[in-house]
Amino acid sequence: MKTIKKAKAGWKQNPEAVQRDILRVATAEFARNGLSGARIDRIAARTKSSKRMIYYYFGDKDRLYARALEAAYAKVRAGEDQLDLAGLPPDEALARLVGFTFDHHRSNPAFIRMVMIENIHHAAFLAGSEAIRGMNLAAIDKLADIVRRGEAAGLFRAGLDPIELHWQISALSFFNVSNRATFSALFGKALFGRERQEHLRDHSVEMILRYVRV
Amino acid sequence: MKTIKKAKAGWKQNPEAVQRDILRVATAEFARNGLSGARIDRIAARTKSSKRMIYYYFGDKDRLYARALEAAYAKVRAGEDQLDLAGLPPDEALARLVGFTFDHHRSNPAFIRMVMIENIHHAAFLAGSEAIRGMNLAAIDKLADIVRRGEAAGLFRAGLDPIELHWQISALSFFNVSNRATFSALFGKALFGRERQEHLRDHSVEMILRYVRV
Amino acid sequence: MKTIKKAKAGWKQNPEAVQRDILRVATAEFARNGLSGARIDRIAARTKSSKRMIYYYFGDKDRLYARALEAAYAKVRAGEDQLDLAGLPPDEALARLVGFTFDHHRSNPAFIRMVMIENIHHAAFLAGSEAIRGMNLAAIDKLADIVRRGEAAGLFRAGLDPIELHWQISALSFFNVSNRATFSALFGKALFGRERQEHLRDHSVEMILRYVRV
Amino acid sequence: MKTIKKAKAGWKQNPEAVQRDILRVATAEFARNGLSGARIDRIAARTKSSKRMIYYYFGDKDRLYARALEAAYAKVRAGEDQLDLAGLPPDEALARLVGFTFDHHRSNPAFIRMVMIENIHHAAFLAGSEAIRGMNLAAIDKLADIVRRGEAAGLFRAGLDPIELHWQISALSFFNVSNRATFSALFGKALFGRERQEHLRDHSVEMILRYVRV
DNA sequence: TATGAATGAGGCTTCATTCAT
DNA sequence: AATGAATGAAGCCTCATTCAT
Repeated sequence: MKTIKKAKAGWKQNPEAVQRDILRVATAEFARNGLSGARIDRIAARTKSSKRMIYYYFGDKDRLYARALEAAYAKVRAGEDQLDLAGLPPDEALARLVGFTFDHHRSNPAFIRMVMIENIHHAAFLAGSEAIRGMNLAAIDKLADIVRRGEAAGLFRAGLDPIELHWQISALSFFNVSNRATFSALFGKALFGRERQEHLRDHSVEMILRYVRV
Repeated sequence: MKTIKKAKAGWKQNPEAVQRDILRVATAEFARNGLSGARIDRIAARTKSSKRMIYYYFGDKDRLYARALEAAYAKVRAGEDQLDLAGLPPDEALARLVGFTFDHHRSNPAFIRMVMIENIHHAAFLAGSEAIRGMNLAAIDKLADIVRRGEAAGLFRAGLDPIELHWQISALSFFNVSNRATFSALFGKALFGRERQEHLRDHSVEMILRYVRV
Repeated sequence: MKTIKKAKAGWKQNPEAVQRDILRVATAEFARNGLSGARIDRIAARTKSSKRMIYYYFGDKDRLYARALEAAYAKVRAGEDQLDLAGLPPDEALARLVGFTFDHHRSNPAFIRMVMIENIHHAAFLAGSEAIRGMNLAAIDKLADIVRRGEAAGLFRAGLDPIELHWQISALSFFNVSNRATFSALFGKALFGRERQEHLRDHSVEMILRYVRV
Repeated sequence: MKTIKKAKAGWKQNPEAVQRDILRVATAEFARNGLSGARIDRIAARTKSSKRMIYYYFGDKDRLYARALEAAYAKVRAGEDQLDLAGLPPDEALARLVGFTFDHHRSNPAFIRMVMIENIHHAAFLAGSEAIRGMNLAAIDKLADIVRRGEAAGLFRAGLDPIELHWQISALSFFNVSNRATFSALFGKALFGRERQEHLRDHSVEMILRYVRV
C-alpha cells in the first residue's frame, strides 16, 4: 500500500536526481566561494530541492563539500578516459596527452578551483577519500606506458619518472587556470585570449617534449 | 629611571610596530584559513595588540586582508631584488633566475597561499592595489633583459616573450608549493622530500633552458 | 489529546502572530528611543520570540523600523476610517474631523513619535514606502469632499486647498503631542490636563472653522 | 611669567573661541542626526579642535548636547528680541508677531530639529536647564501685553490665554518646519516652495487673527 | 593646553543546523 | 520525502571614553 501511495502521488520521488541536483549546485557554490565562503542557504535557494534535503542526504556542510570534491574528480577523470593513446608512437602520444591535459584543465575551471580550495585546506578531505586516490593512478599508468615505450624506442632519455612527468605537465596546465586572475591582474590579459592560449598549449607541449628527448 | 625604563620597554605607543605585528599575525591567519575562514578574534588573540586596534588601524577585515596581501607581495619582491644577474651570461642568468624562483617560492609558502586565496577571490583585491602591480613589472624587466641578451648572443631562439617566459617559470615554481597537498595525497610524498625537491628544481631549470635554446 | 493541547496552546509555529508580536514591541522601542537609540536586544527581550527571529522575518534593524513605521501609519489610518462624515453638513463635518483628529493624535502618542523620528531621518524610510503614501491620500479625499460641499453651500470661502487645510489641522493636532514635553517644561503642564486639552481641542475646531468661513 | 609664556607662544589659546567652534559643529551634528545618531568622532573631525578638547570642555556627550541645546535656544531668543511691537496697535502687533515667528522658525531649521530631538528625549535635558526656562517667559510677556491691549481696545475677545495663544502660534510655525519631510513625502513639495510658504504664513496670520477677534 | 594611541563594552548580523508538522 | 519556522553560537564592527606623552 505504501508503494502504491507513492506511485499514486507521482510526485518528485527521485532521490538520485535530487542528490545530483544538489551536488551540481553545491559544486558551483564551493568552486566560486571556497569552503567557508560557500553558503548553504545559497545552495538551497538554487536547488530544486530544499535545505532540509541537503542535510538529509549529506549530513553537514563538510560532507557535502567532500562529496562535491569527489564528484568533481570523478567527472574530470571520466573525461580523461576518452583519450586513447595506445596506438600512437610515444612522442606523439605524449604530445597529445599534454595538449589534451592543457585544454581539459582550461575547460574545467570549476574543477581547478575545487582543487585549489582543497589545497587551501591542506587536502584534508582528499586524504579521507579512498575513491579519489584510486582514480588518479590511471593517469600515471598512462604516462608510465608512454615513458616506457619512449625509452625503449630510444626517443626519450633514461630515468624519467612518470609521476614527476605528471607533476610537470600538471604544473603548466593547472597554473594556467588557477592563477589566471592574479596573473592577468598583474601582467594584463594578453596571454588569456583564445589565440595566445593555443600558443601556450603548443609551447607547453614543446617544452615537455624537448625535456624528455634524449 | 622611570623614563629610561619606559623607553627601554619600547612597549606600546609605537604605532608602526603595532601595525607590523598585526600584519604579521594577520598574514599567517589569512594564509592558513583564507579570507572567510580567517577570524579576527584569532588574529587579535595572537597579537600583542587588541581587536579594537585592528579596526583602528585597518578599518575592517577586507582592508586588513588587502594590506596583508600587499605586505606579502612586498616582502617577496624585496627578496627577489637581492638577486643580481646582470653580470652573468644569459643562459647562466636564466638558470639562476629559475632556480632562485623555485627555491624562493618553496621558502615562502605563506605568500603562495595568499596568492592562491586571492585567485579564489578572482583577484578582486589585487585589482584594487596599484602598489602591487608596480612591484611586479621589475620581475619582467629582468627577464626581458636576459631574453634580449640571449637572442643577441645567438643562444636563445627568436621571438621569446618575457611575460610568457615568466608564466612558464612561475607555473613550475608555484604549482610545486600550491598543489603539494593534493599532489602528495594522490601520489605520495616522494617528490617533496629535500633531495627530490632539489632534483625538481634542477629539472625545472633544464626544462626552461632546453625550451629557450635555439 | 496531544494534538489538541498543542493546537490549543497556539504557541509557536504561528508566523503571523510572531511577526505581530515583534512589530508591537519594536514600535514601542523605536517610538521611545528613536532609530539609533533603539536596541535590538531590548526588543528581543520583550518579545515572546528571539533576536534571531527578528532577523529571520525582518532582515535588519532598518527594515524592522520601516515595517514598524508602516504598521503605525496603517493602524492610525484604519482608526480614521471609522469616521463617517458623508451624512453631515460641511461645517459640522469639518468640526467633527478636526476634533477627531485632535483626539486621535492625542490617543496615539507612539504614532506621533514615530513620525517625529521619521522627520529626524528626513523621511528617508517613508519615501521608500509605496504603501504609506497610498493610505494618506484618503485623508485628503475626505477633506476635499467637505471643502467642495462647503463652497457649494456658500458656507466656506472659495479657493481653499484641501492639502493646505490638512496641513493646518495636522499642525494643531500634531504639535499638541509632539511638543508636549518641551512646552510643558518651559511653560508648565497646565495646558495638558484633561480639561484644558478639551478646551484646546474645541479652540482648534473653532480656529479652523473661523478660518474657512466666508 | 605664565602669561608671558602664553603670549609668546602666540598660538591658538583662545578657550572661548574653541568652545564656540565645538558648539557650532556639535549643534549641526545633533540637529542632523539626533542624540544617539550623533558621533563624537564626526564632531571632532569637523572641529578646528580635537576630541580630547571636547571632553576637556564639556565632560561627555550628554553634557555637550545639553550645552548645544542651550546655545540653540539662546541664539533663537536673541533673534526674537529684535522684534519691537510696543508701538503697534494690538492686531497689527499680533499679525507681525505671528508672521515673524513663522519666518523665524522657517529660517532656523537646526533649532527646530534640536527641539524635536529634545522632545524625543522627553525634554530631559531642558528640564535640567534653568537658563532656558528663563529665556522663554519673555515671549509670553510680549503676547500677554498684546492680548491685554487687544482686549482693552475691544478688538480681541475676552478670556484669551497668552500661553495658549503662544501654543497656537507655535503649532503652526513649528509643524511647518518639523514635519516638512514627512508631509512632502506624503503630499508632495508644493506647499514648501517660496511662494506657497509665504501664503502659508499669511494664512497663519489670518487664522490667528480671526480666532482672537471678538 | 593639546594630540594620537588605545580600549572595554556592547551593538548588529550571519551561520550552520534542528524542530514541528 | 518534504517544508517553513526556529535557534544558539559566534562573527564583525562601532561607540564613547581614557591614557601616555
